[in-house]
Amino acid sequence: MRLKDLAEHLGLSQTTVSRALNGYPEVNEATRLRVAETAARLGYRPNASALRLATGRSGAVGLVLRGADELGPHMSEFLAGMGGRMGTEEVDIIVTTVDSYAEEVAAYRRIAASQKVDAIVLHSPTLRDERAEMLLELKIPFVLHGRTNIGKPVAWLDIDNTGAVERATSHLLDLGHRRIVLLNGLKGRTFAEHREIGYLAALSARGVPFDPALMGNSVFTDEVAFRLAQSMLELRPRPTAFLAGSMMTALGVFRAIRQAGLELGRDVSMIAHDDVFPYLNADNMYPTMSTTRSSIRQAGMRIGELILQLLAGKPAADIHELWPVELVLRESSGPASER
Amino acid sequence: MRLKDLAEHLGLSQTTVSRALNGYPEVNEATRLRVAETAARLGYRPNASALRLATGRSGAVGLVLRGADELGPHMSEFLAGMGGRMGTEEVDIIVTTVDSYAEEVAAYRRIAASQKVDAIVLHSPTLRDERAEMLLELKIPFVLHGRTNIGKPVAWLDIDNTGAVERATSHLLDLGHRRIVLLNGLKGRTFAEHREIGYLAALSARGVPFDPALMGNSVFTDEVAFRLAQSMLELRPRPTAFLAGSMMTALGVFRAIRQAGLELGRDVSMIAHDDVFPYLNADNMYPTMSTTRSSIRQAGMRIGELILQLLAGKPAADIHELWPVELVLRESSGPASER
DNA sequence: GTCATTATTCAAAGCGATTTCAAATTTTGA
DNA sequence: TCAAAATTTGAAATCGCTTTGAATAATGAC
Repeated sequence: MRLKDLAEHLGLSQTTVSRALNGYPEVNEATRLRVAETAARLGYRPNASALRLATGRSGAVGLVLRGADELGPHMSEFLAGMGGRMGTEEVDIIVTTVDSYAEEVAAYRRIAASQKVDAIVLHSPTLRDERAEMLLELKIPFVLHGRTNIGKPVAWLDIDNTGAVERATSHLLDLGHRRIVLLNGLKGRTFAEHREIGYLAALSARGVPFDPALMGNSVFTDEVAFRLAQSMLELRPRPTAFLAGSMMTALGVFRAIRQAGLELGRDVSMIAHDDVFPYLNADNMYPTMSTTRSSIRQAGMRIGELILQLLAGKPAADIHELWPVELVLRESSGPASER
Repeated sequence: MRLKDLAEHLGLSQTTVSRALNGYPEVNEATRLRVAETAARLGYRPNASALRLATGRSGAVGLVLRGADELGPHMSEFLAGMGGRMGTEEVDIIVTTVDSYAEEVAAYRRIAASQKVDAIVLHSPTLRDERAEMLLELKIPFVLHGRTNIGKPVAWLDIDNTGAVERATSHLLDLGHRRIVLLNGLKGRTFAEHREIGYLAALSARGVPFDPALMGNSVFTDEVAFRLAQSMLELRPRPTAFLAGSMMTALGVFRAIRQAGLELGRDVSMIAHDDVFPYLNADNMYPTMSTTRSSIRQAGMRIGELILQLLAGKPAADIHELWPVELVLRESSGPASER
């Protein structure tokens, strides 16, 4: 069922039918109704490729993910949020997975040259993200999930990682903890650097010296977290509190604490960052987990919205959102045990 | 940079350039080289929309997900696998999220009518899946991840859920367990029904009566699993073993066991189904978790392959794969404690 | 040297929509 | 009543590619 067929069926020209369906003013209201009704009845939908070619807009946004570390639970939550927003606007999401940084760069070039998408969502930036520079150069609109310092106007949405960790650290210091472990993300990633800044700021505000042995940089898996926590718990004096970078990390730390014969919330405290996974609830842990909380699904939804605004012409320089992060205290964080 | 520009630049016709780039035989080897070199140097890539319109193939496969329950960690693993395979063939994946079954059906119709994709991957089927019927009717090629009984030839890949659960159950029975809980997926989903069949078969083979109180049907979240396990542990006589439908489920059960003051692997046994998440490793749990294991990422990769075969013309009726599931015994499963 | 093949190249016709520009019809206003 | 304006419709160009059918150049057989 092509536009041509529909037009013939109606005894009208393609022009008129196209206009009627796209809400142009210069078409008789009666014809418009007739066209709309017939189109709906026959289930007509414009061919996506033809429409894209004619309009020059592809009606899609791109998401390039490094399969190894980026396509985890965080991403599926993000995707769920973003998809929810884009779906209602009939914009679809094209997911490309790559295995390396080189492949990722190549993927962006390919996407740009073939004009597959109208915009891109860029993830997990580093402090000076070359991919962002490249996308600017390629003149392909994008929204950054996170931040980067490339000195050019970039649309972004980020959460206040510095503030979150600073608050969490201060809280633990208030409770008497002095040896606080920070299980952070990979070095170089903006969010990890920001968290580190918050951590150091809180420590120095109380005059507590920074001990590099108490900081770990790794991906957020329970396994790595387990190993790191395990070795850190062997340090003397032993750390009394953990800041876990994600809920997966928290699971690993939890296991290490238990294996060391300690009790979470009494012998050792923990505050974890919670991206709000529906299948892993801080409130339902045992003991319940104190968290710095920020829904990554909501961030995805909002970024979908920002993408639409960007495509509607809003300047990237005007698209900046820094979301505060809640500190939710539950049972896993308590006063430092004296000993 | 359009084909036309490239052609002018080379002093050739679009025809020749197009043919040279697409490997048609009727073009001089010297010109082909010259064209290829220039195209690469100028970074030419055909416009995706134009190419699609001209060829009639969209070069994309669709994935429609109900955001609520389908876009979890399973899906991101699956996506990682599938993306890996599709990426090398320059086929991209279009992800659409929907909130309800009605929306999902509408999404398929829309996708079909607008010819957005060449094929679809269908997920989480029910025993008689209407979506599959619809896709057949719409004549849009698809591969089913799972199985359904609609009596028509459908391409599918599934794991042997029945066999896996039957083996796991039998093993627990061998260890002396008689009250074995099955935490299964939602009623109606094929995989859940298959698992139930395996469970019942194993029980009846040993003459152990089936107790409906020992079966739960729910989504695989740690929270729901926790509640179910908690209430089941209050039954008297108490169940001595759990079959957990996923690793998330296992985490919930684990928590309930601990909260009840019991010890996993001694007082209570558990075998969980492991989809092999890189961030949640059965070997690194404490105690290590006995599992029925099948990598969902590998399934995704293979389904990508099958999609390509389907698009290459292989009949759907010839595309059926049933993957065996390994039973990996670790510390969480042991003899039933007498009492 | 001629003629039939074979190897290369190109002009032009799609693909299915949107959109420009013009034409036909209806309404309006003096 | 009739010209001018407003409304409504349509033919054809366009988007950037592939592909058909024809034209030209090179080769080989006689």
